[in-house]
Amino acid sequence: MRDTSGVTRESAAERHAISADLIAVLVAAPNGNPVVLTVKDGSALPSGPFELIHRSLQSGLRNWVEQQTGHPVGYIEQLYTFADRDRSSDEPAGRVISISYLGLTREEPSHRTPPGSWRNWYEFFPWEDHREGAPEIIGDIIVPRLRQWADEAEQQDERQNRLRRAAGAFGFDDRHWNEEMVLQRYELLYEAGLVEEAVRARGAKVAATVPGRAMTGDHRRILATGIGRLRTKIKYRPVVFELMQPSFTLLQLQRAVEALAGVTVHKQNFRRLIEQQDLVEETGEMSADTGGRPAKLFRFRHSVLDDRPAAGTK
Amino acid sequence: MRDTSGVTRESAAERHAISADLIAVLVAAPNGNPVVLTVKDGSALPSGPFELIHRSLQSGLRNWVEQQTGHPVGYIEQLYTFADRDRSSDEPAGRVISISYLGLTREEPSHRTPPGSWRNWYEFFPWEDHREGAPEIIGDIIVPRLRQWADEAEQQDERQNRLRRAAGAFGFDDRHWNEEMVLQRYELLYEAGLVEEAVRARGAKVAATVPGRAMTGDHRRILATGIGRLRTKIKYRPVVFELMQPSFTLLQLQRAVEALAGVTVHKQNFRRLIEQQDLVEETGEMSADTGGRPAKLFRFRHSVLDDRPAAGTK
DNA sequence: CTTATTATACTCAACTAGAGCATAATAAGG
DNA sequence: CCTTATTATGCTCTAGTTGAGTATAATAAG
Repeated sequence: MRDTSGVTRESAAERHAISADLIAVLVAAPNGNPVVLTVKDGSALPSGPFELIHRSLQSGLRNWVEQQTGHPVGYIEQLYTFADRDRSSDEPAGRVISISYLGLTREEPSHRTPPGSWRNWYEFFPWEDHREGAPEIIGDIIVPRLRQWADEAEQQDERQNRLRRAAGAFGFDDRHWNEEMVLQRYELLYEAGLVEEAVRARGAKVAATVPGRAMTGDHRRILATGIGRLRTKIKYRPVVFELMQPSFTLLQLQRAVEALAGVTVHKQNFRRLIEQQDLVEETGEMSADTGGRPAKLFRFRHSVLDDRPAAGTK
Repeated sequence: MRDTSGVTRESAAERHAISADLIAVLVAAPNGNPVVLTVKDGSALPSGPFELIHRSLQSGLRNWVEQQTGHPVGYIEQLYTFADRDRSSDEPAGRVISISYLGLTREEPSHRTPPGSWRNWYEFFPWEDHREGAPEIIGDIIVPRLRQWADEAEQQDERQNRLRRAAGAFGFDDRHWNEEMVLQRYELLYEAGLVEEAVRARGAKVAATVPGRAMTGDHRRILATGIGRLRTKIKYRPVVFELMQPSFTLLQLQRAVEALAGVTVHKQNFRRLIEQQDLVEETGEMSADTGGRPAKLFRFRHSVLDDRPAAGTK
């Protein structure tokens, strides 16, 4: 605390041996497909240096994302800032501060984003998609390996502790699956040495990793943070609409929510919730291509935002 | 996005014209008094440069807070990172990135913190304390001035919009008071030119400001962010316990929650909630100095943290 | 005209949250 | 001792919310 202590400031040179990077988790959900913008053949999140020209961090991010994708970003939210020493091994002299953001965009790909840039995010987290029940890799691969990892602990306490954490995160041993714990699950796997990033960082231990595409540095951790945040947010803020076309059927809306949350919801209750909260209004048109009875088309009631405490889509 | 675009990196010199500051909102609640650690006679939050020695941002913060206060910080959470150009007018050449944290500590002041360092946070936000009903300044001063501000808008739309936002934030015109909207309220007052910081930044407009102590730069905004975050958090995570002594009565616990939230809660329901969630266990001892019937003493059940999804004190 | 598929309306039971009533246990003042 | 004030603690009632199911409507495909 420079204000209370007698600690002197470091020299300007030392103080300035710092740079900042902006990292984006940019999400879209065309036809209920949860996708994230990637670079380098899906192995990294888009990132760029924070430049002096930018008015603020957020406007800097917004600028270059829109420049790159050609689409407006509706909703932007800061995720996390870190500067861990072991994360930025590429710049031993100075220090990189990484500031990550979550952004939601309505449109998918334009000609400006090379094909393959948008990836279904469950490629990176195959254990997170429970829309058709718990994925088999959880029971077949993840749980056994986590049990093994728990057994490897020296202390009895620690064994139980590991097991409890694993069961809580992955919902086994009569615990429930909580779709919001994306980050905790990833970190648990990391700690257990079951993801490639952990093997990479700790060298040695070429333990058999669990399925799921790895990313550069800790980009996959950042992605996990973004997905987790989004899954929490949709329950109390109407952010899904940032991902929807101007008009949509209630089922399309539901599919988008399910894509993000990775779980299915009770159709009738979903509709009840959306309607009783006045989140949408009918456009008057109908959609014929439902494959069954035609559905009413709705639009988001933008005015709810300045209305009541505003709910989400729990 | 340096990875997708052809944009070249700036020179190292330019890239490094950046420094980082850590700012702390450090909270305690001795006998149900919500206090925050300040410096410079209550006009600023403690802050310090991020140094290259620090292992990470969080450990850097933890280090110097514990060094300064002499007390361990239980819970630390990142608040927000910003680098707005107009906020750091003191360093026109480079750019300061400010990373703010919320920290909770159990003990109050030690010999290491000068007296007067800990301030009741309602000195800064007198309109936020509704424990004895809505403060008079809201009806007497704030609402009338906000109405006036709304009237000053050129467009009819904008007038209504301002009024709606003000009513939603401050809970008038049959809207309910929502204690979590601390930041929104501060920002509304700022926008309306009713806090000293706004007058300072925009020069001119020596409009009569509203009561409440101002702070340096946007420290008061950061404090508002911290209080708001804490008020949200206590509802779903048992963080209050970080502020309590090892053993406490349920009323003491309730008073702490009320101090933070700025509203009172129904005593019986509060107890029901705490107990049915197994957040606490009896120590077996009783407290005699309650002024009435003696109360059982409780301690926090630390194990709940790895128990169930873990609830808070809503 | 039957089957599959989706849309939409309604019901019911379990649980949660807000509010109040009642009683217990102490201290202080007569 | 007895009354009053104060806090602790147990219990009930009601309204609202949530999860899950039933029933019916409207379309396309065969």
